[in-house]
Amino acid sequence: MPAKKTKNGSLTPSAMRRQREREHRYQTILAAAEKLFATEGYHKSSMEQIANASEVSVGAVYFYFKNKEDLIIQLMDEIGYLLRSTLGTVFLKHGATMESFKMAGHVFFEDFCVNYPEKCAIIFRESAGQSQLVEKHRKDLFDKCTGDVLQAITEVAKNEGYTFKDKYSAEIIAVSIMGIYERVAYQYLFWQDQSKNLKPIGRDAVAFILGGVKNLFEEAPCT
Amino acid sequence: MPAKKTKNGSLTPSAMRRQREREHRYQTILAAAEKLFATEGYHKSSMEQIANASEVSVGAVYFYFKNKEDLIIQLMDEIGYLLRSTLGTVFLKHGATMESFKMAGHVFFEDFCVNYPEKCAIIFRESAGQSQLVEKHRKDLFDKCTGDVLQAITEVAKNEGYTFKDKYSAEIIAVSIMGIYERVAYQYLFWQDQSKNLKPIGRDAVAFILGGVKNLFEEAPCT
Amino acid sequence: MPAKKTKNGSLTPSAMRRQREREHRYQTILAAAEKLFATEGYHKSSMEQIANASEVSVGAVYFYFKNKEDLIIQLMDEIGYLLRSTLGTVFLKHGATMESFKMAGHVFFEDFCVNYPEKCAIIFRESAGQSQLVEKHRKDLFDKCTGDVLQAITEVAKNEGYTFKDKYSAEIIAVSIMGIYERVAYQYLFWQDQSKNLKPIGRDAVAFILGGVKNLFEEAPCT
Amino acid sequence: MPAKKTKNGSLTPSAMRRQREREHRYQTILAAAEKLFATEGYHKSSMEQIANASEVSVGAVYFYFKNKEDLIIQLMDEIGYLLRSTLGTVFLKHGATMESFKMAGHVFFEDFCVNYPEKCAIIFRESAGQSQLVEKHRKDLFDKCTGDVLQAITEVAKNEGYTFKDKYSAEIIAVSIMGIYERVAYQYLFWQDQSKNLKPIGRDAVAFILGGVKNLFEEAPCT
DNA sequence: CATGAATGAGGATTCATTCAT
DNA sequence: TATGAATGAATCCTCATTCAT
Repeated sequence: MPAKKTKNGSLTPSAMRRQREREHRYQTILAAAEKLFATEGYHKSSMEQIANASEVSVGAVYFYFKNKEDLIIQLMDEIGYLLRSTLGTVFLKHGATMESFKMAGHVFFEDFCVNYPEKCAIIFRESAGQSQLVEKHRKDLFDKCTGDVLQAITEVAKNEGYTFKDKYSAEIIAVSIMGIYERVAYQYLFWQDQSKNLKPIGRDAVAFILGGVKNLFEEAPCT
Repeated sequence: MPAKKTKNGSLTPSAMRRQREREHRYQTILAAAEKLFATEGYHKSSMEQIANASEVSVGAVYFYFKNKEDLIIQLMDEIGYLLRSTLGTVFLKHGATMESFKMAGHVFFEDFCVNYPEKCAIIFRESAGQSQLVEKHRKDLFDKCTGDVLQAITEVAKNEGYTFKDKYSAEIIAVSIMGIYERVAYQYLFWQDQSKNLKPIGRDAVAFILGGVKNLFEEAPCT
Repeated sequence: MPAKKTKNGSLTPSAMRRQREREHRYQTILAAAEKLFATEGYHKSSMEQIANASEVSVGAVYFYFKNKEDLIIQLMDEIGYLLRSTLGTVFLKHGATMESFKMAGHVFFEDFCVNYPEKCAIIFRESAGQSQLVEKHRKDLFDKCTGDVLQAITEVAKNEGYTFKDKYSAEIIAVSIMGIYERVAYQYLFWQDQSKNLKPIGRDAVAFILGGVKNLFEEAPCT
Repeated sequence: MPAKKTKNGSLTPSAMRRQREREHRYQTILAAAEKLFATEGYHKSSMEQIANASEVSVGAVYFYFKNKEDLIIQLMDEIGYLLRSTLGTVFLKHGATMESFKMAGHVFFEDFCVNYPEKCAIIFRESAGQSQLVEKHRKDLFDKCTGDVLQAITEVAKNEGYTFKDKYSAEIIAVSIMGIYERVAYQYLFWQDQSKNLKPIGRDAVAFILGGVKNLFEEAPCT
């Protein structure tokens, strides 16, 4: 959809407005879908409900998104991006240190989970067990996050002079951390509502993680 | 279903055979459903497919199970039972020690995951994000497992003279362990097929767990 | 099913007992069906429910009745017979007089409706709009009742020296009376529960009927 | 369903056309359902048959009607409205007199029954003994008709200086008239096909009614 | 005769997707 | 671009009926 342009290549003012409106609608629909998927469930939410909730027609939803699957995929991609930026920022600020791992954990539990429980529901619950394509994007999301952690932990190890127990260790650390993030969020966000106590809970989870990490370094004192 | 009985109260031979056949059919259907759900996905598997795979009529499936939901719930309950027995046996043999935690991890990764990848798919993937009732049973399953770990770790702490960092610690340990189990299984069973390498992978995961656990004990040397 | 007989042609004692039991079961099932049809509705009542309510197996129901349709047909036939005997008895006692018409009305509203509301539900509600065969039996039932009334009114006319307005009159009287019976019962038995007040209600209905009848006699004083 | 409007608040021409088409489809489906229900029976008519008969898809039927039950309910409501207008018009023209009662009867038997035998089948046969909701609408329909008659007879009584035998009389008159209407229609429309002779039949039925009514007036000469 | 498990056709309903306007 | 009516395949579930034991 090439936007109309003026002779010198810049966009017409009205084209710009339309561009903006378009982007706005896209986000509105996505937000409505996120809320519905998280509260009602992916399968229980019909395209019509999503359209109604976004205050557009069913056709409009199909204009912006290829199909229902595309909706959840876009959602996952955006959430994945947000999650990675959020955590990445921590490392940008504090460098590749064990301290950053602590901070990242706190940010995840105390900020991300608390502010975006619905986004957590999408990536940890609603996107599971759907079509192959969705599962592929889910894998991508987790792989990227795992990759980030992997990269960070590798750097930390290098910086702080550690080596890993074996070739799997770094990856297992990354996967385990993701597992803890996921299940603690699931447990205390969806099953109990302990969003109030996520601070001490997160603190303990982080402590668990740090212990686990250290134990996979070669010279780890605990065995 | 009161089975016909002989005068002395025992079952008629023919009644016993029917009882057996009945149980057999029940299990056959359940097995077919497990396989289909795990490979095709819960929603993609129709009741007709399940009936065909079990070589019975649709009506027969409904004779043994209230509805499709009931099928996955029974499946979850049986799998939950199997998982808990499997892990429980370890503790029965080795007592409430840190060693048992190691063993349990190995049994889970090297035995349970390898022998029952489809059961893992049911509890970790297909049962997520379904109806409220299914979610309730899923919570029950995880709660029970978490409870088992919680009880074990509490005992270990008592036996070995540890105290926990704070009131959440023991529960966080349990939840984190479940998270690691789940995600490591998911990663290396469904996303990569590393069932061959589950031994070293499991070993590292267990090491991570042990480090995490120790770190939530009061006098933990790692902080 | 010819029952076993002794040499002299009479029934074996055990054959007699079985005969009795058979009849008893038949009636038990019929009674259960009547109750279920009347309270739950013909379509909502499954053969299994009927079997359970009669405390026999589904197969047994099919032994005594050809199919579900047969159940309601037998029911209608029995109810039809009971209704006609009940009303016929009145005419046997009091002869073919206008007085008998009064009495019959009172018996219908005050006795039949009150004692057998479920039988009324079968013939006036549940049997309507079913299969052609059921409808045929329904027509038979009403035709017979109408025929009884027709015969009675014809006799009354002869006895009391009346002639009818035209060739339809006698039949219209009969049909109208059935219509009043039916709708008054329906209204005050199923829609309101005025079984307590069926006496004054029936009295008025009977008065209406008497007025109607007289008005279709040639020399009727009212026009 | 808010239709698009022009600035001055009136409907866009194309919106009006769509509105018309919509209404047309609705009526087409309803008409097809009426015919099918009346000829094949409510239960024997599947939604697919109704869709085919209306030359729309199954989905379209569900777009216009909530479910099958809704179809018969809408039908009953429309028929009820038609019946009441038809009879009401008589009273508007001729006032609350006994003459109007005569006329109404003739209109019902000679016009309504003859022109709309299928509508009669719906309200007198197919709607009986269905779900509770349908029964509720059926009661409503009859209650309204009874109410109309009740109101009319009360006015007639007042106008012509009659009083009723007792407190039930007026209502019993109304109910009885409905009963006669119903059963005479049922008998001569569905069971015999005497639509040709409905004139003399109706005449006698009306005579019966008039006699009945008079007999429930206090000073009625017949007792 | 009685049982009750098994059958499977039948039917209501849903909903993602399309497309004429 | 936006609309929303229309499509129809897909699927769950029911239940009258049968029949081997």
